[in-house]
Amino acid sequence: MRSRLTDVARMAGVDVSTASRVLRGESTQRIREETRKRILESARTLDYSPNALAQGLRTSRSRTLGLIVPQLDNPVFSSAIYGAEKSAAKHGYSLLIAHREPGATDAVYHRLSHGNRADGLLVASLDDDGLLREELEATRTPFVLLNRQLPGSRYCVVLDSRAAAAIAVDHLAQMGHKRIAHLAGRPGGFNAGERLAGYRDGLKRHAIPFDPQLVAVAGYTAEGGAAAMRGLLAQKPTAVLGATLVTAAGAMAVLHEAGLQIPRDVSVMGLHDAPVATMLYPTLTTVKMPTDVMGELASDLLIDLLNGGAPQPIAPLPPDGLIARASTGPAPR
Amino acid sequence: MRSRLTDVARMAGVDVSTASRVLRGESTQRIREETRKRILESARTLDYSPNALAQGLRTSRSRTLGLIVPQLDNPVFSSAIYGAEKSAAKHGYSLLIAHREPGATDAVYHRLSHGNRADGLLVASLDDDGLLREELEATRTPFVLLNRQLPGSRYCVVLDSRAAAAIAVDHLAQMGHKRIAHLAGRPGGFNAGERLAGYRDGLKRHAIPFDPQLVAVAGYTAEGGAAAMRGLLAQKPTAVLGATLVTAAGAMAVLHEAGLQIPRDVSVMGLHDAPVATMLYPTLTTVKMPTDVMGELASDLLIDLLNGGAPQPIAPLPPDGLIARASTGPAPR
DNA sequence: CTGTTAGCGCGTTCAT
DNA sequence: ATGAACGCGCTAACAG
Repeated sequence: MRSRLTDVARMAGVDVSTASRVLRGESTQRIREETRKRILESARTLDYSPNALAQGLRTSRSRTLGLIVPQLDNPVFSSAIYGAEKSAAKHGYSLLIAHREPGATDAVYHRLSHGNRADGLLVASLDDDGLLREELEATRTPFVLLNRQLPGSRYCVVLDSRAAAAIAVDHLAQMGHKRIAHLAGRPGGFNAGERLAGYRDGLKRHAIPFDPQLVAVAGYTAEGGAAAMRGLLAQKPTAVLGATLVTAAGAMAVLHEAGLQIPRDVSVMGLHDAPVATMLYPTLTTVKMPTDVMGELASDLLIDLLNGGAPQPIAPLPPDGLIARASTGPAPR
Repeated sequence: MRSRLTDVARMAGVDVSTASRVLRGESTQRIREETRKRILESARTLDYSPNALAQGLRTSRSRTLGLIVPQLDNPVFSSAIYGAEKSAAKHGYSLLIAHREPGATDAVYHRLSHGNRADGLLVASLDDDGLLREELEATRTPFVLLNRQLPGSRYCVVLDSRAAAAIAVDHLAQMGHKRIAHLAGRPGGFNAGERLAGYRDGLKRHAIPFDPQLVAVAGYTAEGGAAAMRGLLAQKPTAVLGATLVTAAGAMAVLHEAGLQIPRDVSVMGLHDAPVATMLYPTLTTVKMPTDVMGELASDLLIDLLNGGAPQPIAPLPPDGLIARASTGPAPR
């Protein structure tokens, strides 16, 4: 069977406590170099690795993080998972994953945090409901919010969507665009306000007056993007900024159908970069966001918190920058 | 703090062992209805939930599954994760996730299985290396392979890619296509052979001779799909079947650039369905595969295995069927 | 510098 | 039908 600490100790001719100290690299205690060598040696030949359950029971820390996401097929979250897993592995933590449907009322938090399965929680949510807050507080488990803020919660890691939208507008304005449309997210929802603000920042920077007629609510689906774009067509925009890649794609389909050429007649951009940007036709110019870093920093932050640290809150993560592809070009004259 | 079994027992005025029996619903032992009620009641008011670590240490089963994936930004795997998580939750298991880069040599399996973190492993891999096999055997932990077979491993859950490709060809042939090109995967790799076989099955069924000139290796990237398509253009296919959505998208871009209309001049299809299919222009006709079910069944199977069952191997999962969208139409005359 | 001792919270014999 | 006692594998306080 699996070798235990006892086996290592016996083989090295020492007590388990000594073996334990050596193997966990206790710094305060000094141990004779020779015995340390023997113990390490024994551990290696026995292919010993500590029983995480026993360790956890003893220390009441499972060295496991719980990550809760509302959807898996969203590049933002896959990327965040990637980053979180990287950070967790780096710190010797494991990552438990749980999926929670947007509207669900089931007690995922409870399942993970109660019973010492997870020491802390990384929570991504699309909902705005205060329910989230209540539930989380109720678990009495340290948590860090991913990709959204909640009033009163100190620890969250978000992207600077406002800056991203501004960068996009900047790019378009520099190419001479003046009539830049915006496919906005759900009003009052998920970063939508931030993006709209950034859009306006960008316009202002280039002294382009804000025209509410050029903004349409598109939500977060291709159909939503298409519908919004259809409504916008009459306004004759020369460029369109989608809040997400999905809505940008929906808009592109409508432009194609209307016989408009991208980017000759209309330029299109989307926020966030993902593999799908290279699958569209033409390939989509985007503003890349550090979604993986978001997951990584959130995990780093949570682990710091669990170790008793009092980390500084993390400022919104600035965009990685513009990824210029084929969907944007000079404004038509 | 968190309430323990002791607390529940004390509150109900019974011994911990009795409380334990009741709470775990032990069937063999009979317990007076009244005390059972009292215990359940106490547990509820104390918001008791068992310490998973202690339970695990005692029973040497963590009720946790480890899922290892080679990439997170692949819809096939996100979807499989979704299904696996669903199954795990259904059985009261947790799902540990780990990412293993295709070429990596680091001991992810070891990390998860040693130390009783995970009772069993769900392993998805893109590599063909026999290394995988060796490493897995070395862990001495039950495992189920996801989306690939390995000679000698009884338990794996795969999709019937061959049937999927045949369905696609069927659809195209029924619309009068005779010159159907195939963008193949890496030769000898990841289901590529199966898909090619299915492509040939479909052709044969419609008495269309197989023309090797109409098959090009595209790999699994948009660029690969584009390159393969460029090479195929001279063959004047009227339809193209991509092994994946990504390669299909790459091909579509080339067709657009060549001034060919989809589907008027050339129809395009891809295998696997995913949200991105609705983001392409025109929206892509696909053969939907039960990727989520694959994850779910794999997890069901593994849990059965862990419970001492000797489950039957699972046959390749048949496709969910054709999703007809805008990228396919009658063959040009 | 190292060994002894005492649990962490739970499930499981064995008694009664 | 219920309780007493033990130990899963490990860490940590206290001796020496």
